[in-house]
Amino acid sequence: MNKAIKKAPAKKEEAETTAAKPAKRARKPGKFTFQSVKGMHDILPVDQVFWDKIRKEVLNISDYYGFERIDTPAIENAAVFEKGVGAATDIVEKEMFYIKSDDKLVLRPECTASVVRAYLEHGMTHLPQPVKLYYFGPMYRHEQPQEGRFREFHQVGFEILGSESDPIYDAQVILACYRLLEACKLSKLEIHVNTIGCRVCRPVFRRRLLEYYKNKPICKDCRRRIVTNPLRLLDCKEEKCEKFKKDAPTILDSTCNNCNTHFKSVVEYLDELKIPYILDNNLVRGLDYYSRTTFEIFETGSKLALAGGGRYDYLVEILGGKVTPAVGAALGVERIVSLMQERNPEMGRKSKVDVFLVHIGSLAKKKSLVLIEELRKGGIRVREALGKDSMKSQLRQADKENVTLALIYGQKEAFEDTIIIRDLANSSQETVPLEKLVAEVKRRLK
RNA sequence: GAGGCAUUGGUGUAGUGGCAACACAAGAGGUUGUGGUCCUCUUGACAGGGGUUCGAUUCCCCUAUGUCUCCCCA
Repeated sequence: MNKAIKKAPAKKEEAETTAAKPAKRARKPGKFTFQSVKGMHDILPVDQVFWDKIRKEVLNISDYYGFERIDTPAIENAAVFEKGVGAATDIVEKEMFYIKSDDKLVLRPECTASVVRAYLEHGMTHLPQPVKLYYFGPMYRHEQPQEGRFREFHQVGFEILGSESDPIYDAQVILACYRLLEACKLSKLEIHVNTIGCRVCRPVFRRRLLEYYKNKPICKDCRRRIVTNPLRLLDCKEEKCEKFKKDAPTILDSTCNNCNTHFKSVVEYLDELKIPYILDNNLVRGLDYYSRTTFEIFETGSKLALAGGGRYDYLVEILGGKVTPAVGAALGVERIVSLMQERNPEMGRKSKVDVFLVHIGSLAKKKSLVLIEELRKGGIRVREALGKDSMKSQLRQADKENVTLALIYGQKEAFEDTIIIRDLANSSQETVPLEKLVAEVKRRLK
């Protein structure tokens, strides 16, 4: 990701008045420049190479594992998330962009709830199950922007809905994320996995956790969490809370047999796939809809998760459907792009272009657009600087664009229906008839 | 939502209570229709507003944005 371009903020400014003080210094008129709104970024041409790469790999992976694309609107009813993600979560409590309208609408803060909404709305429950979907699009969270964390950001997500709560799908979702990151040439990946139990055993664990922490001198945030979301106690990074974690009851001691078996299977599938993972009993995720498996993928040493997800067996029901197990995950595109740029900057180089058309004189210029069409039909990638009439600046640009051949088309050539092909690497050139141009260029490019 | 630090051309950096410098990038040239290296020239900035001051890019305050810590997440 490039650094955000700094510009003067758009400020209203009074019209220059000469009355108050005589200007001792010549002042420039006020600037009315805009900048992108806080936490939102332009994706510039120089970054697009990396985005294209990710999109390409997403297409590959999803095709390979049988995920079909779904796009849902960026705007949803607030209730989709209030109910789906959970009213007590940070996302819903303080991070949603509400839209000014008669209805209670928000910019989506995540996409799983939207996908489930669409799954129910379009009767996908009647399709052969499971339904495997993926999405790629912008999400919006009103939080404090920082590196790797924006108010508008993009997620790729994989969702598998409507099968039995079969652990093999948990493994497949993890696998898809892992392979996608690998395909983006990121190595040193760490998969953290955990289970947070189901409706039956999670309350048991919560009680034991409460019991354990009841008289401990924990930080004030944890005092609050103990009421709102006790599982998050395990997430706390405060020193005074850290030391209690060691002896805290672990979820694995509390999980019911079904959940144990489920988790064990997930892990076995991962073993079978030979993808490395780390059991992380403290991995609890902030969204209410998760059950059983949770996971996050990091680059080793980084605190920012590249991907995160888990099973959400109750979400379909919460949003008004029948109990329908499901599992899914999302990847943060900006975070991936940022790492790709760091690790493989050479990926950002422009691909070499075949030819550059240099025109001289008005006749040649006039015929240039048609000539470019011919080249395009011949499958030859061509660059030009039609607006520049000086030959020198055209050739200079050809050099900067890193092209292989320059085609020099002047007054004489335009009359004779010929053109000069110049090899920019060794400065040799020859004149060929126009009708042989495409064939000759192709021959030389081989 | 709380706190710390930062902000100088397109980019990366100097610098100063009194003409803001350098490199790269960009543009135009270096005489006939030939690029790279080289040379010349040009464009272009003190984030915005207010205060102190004879004078503020520099000191102070506010705002905006970035960044870090917390919170949380992708």
